[in-house]
Amino acid sequence: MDEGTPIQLNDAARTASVGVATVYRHFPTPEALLETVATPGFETLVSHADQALADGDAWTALRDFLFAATDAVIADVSLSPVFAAPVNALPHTTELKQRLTALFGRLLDQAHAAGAADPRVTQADMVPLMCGVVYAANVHPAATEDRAANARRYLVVLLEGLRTRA
Amino acid sequence: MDEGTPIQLNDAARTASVGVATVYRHFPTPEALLETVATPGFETLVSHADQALADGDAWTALRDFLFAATDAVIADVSLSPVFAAPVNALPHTTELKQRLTALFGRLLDQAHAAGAADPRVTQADMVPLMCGVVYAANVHPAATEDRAANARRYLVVLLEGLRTRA
Amino acid sequence: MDEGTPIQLNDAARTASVGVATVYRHFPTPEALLETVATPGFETLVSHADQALADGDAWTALRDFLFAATDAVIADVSLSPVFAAPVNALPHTTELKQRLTALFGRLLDQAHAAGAADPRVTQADMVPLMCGVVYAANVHPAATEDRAANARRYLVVLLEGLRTRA
Amino acid sequence: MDEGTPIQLNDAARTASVGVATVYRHFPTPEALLETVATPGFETLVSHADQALADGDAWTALRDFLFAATDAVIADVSLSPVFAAPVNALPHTTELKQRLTALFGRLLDQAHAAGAADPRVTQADMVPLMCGVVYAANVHPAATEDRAANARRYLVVLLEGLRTRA
DNA sequence: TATGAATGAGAATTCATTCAT
DNA sequence: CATGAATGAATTCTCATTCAT
Repeated sequence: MDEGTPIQLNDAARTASVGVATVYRHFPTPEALLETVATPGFETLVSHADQALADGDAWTALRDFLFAATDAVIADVSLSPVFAAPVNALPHTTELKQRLTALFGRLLDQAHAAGAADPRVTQADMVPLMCGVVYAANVHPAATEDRAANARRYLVVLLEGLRTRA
Repeated sequence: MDEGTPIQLNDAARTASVGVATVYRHFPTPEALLETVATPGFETLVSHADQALADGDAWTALRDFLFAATDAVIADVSLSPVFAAPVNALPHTTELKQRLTALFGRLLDQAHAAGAADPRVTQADMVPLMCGVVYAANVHPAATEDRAANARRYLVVLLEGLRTRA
Repeated sequence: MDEGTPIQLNDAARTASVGVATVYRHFPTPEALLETVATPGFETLVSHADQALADGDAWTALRDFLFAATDAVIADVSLSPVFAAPVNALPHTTELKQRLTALFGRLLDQAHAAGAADPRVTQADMVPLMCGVVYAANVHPAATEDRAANARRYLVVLLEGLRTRA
Repeated sequence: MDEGTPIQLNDAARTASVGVATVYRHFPTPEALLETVATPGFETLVSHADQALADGDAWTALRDFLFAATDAVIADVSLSPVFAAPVNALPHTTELKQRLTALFGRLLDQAHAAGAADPRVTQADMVPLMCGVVYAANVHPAATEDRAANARRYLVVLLEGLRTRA
């Protein structure tokens, strides 16, 4: 999966009203800039996942986190490229990504354990599925609110398919 | 939604072992090339949809077409950019896209009429959802077969969520 | 003096609704085309000069020919580049050019002999002066008629300066 | 009137032993480069015209300025294209051109008032006439000195025709 | 002989990166 | 440590000319 439009350090400099070379000093590569930009959003996601784990109901925890995460990825355009980046391409965010994947996995495992989630879906599927939902919501260009609303609708369908029924 | 890596007419010429200007004569713009490349795949999709409509069971028709379409989009990398292109950016494929969307809509309507598909999902959602499934399958780089297999697994989940249960 | 915009054989072909290669067959170089296009106008000029020599009054003959020649050069855009071309660049028109220059010279000599023209102006000056008048008339873009009218006004001034007064 | 050989920014860079993009930074268009190159010559012309206006004799002032201006245009090849450019094609030199035309006009008006210049020739004719003289001197390729000498000879004739005789 | 598609050299232009200030 | 002008490689695109039909 390619990373989409590579970040132009020159443009970043202009946008930030800062010299080009200043940007180069801080972020030797576009990837470094991307990781820096994406890190706060990532940390927020991780802390959301942490909190979700505290939820008493496994299914609710998984569902609510997915809603929150999807919203976040729609809102912060720097997150998608990081998720889509080849492993090890972004060393500084690798650990965050792994932590997030692990938390996602625990949320899913809980749901599995509770008999609430389809056991054919594994931990490794969660991030791709979330990215797919966000991508689907972006296919037709629209205002951010509309994209968020579509993402939620699509997520509702996905969760319906993910949930194990009695 | 951006169109992904823009096609380089120069590279296309080198790849095709043909003069640069030959490519420019035939495809004045990268879009023209993309459309030409994507058209056969599109036509195949349209004919698949046509055939699917003949299926006696509405849900089976929708499901089988989705499997076929997803496989095709995974296999033919020129299709995704066309689906993701802004309306009217690719004039020559606009009509094909509309036909496909319409056929998708009829398959969905049949399923709605048969009480088999969630009425909250509309015709306009089908292409995005299919693209989302393909995107999800591409998030982690993998061999084409693996990607196709993942896409099918994700599609199974999606269809589960889409289907109305008694 | 450069020859101005070089003739584009490709454009010539399109304009003539003829294949590119056909033009290349007939006119291997842009210069060959230019010469072919310019020849009829040149021949007309030469015959005008011939007729002018028959005029009884030396000054009238020179003057009237200059008016006719200036009009012709304004009207036929192919003539200026030929006049401005380096000697020997256009072999096929060289002889015509020389004949015209010689006739110009005889008209001037007659006027000199009649004491009507400034003896400091020589045969070699006539073509450049005529070209200068045409150029001056073309400096400010205008409709062909206006350019012709300006050329005549400028020529009147030039003739006034050229004429020897008693 | 076309602007003659268009300046090639690429060549300019090579000639100046400077990076291509450096030229593009400073002169986004060939016109910008032309204007920059031509401006000093233009300013010199304007100041010559200013000084000429101080001359006590109207005819002498006009004549001497024409000599100076013609010499300058022969010597500085960047001036002709600017004079020949369509109005507004070269925004940065438009004002200089207008100032020069106006000064030319005042010199001519003074000569008209003194009964020294043909009233049929107007302010708008001066620049074209000067350009025509320079063009005539350039028709036959020659060393710069010869071209300057020819231009002066032609200018003498023109001035003779322009001057009103008692 | 006429055709026009193919050619590829070269011109125009952009952009990530470096470096002198 | 910040700056932005300079760089030149890479890319896009044009055009005169050739060549297979």
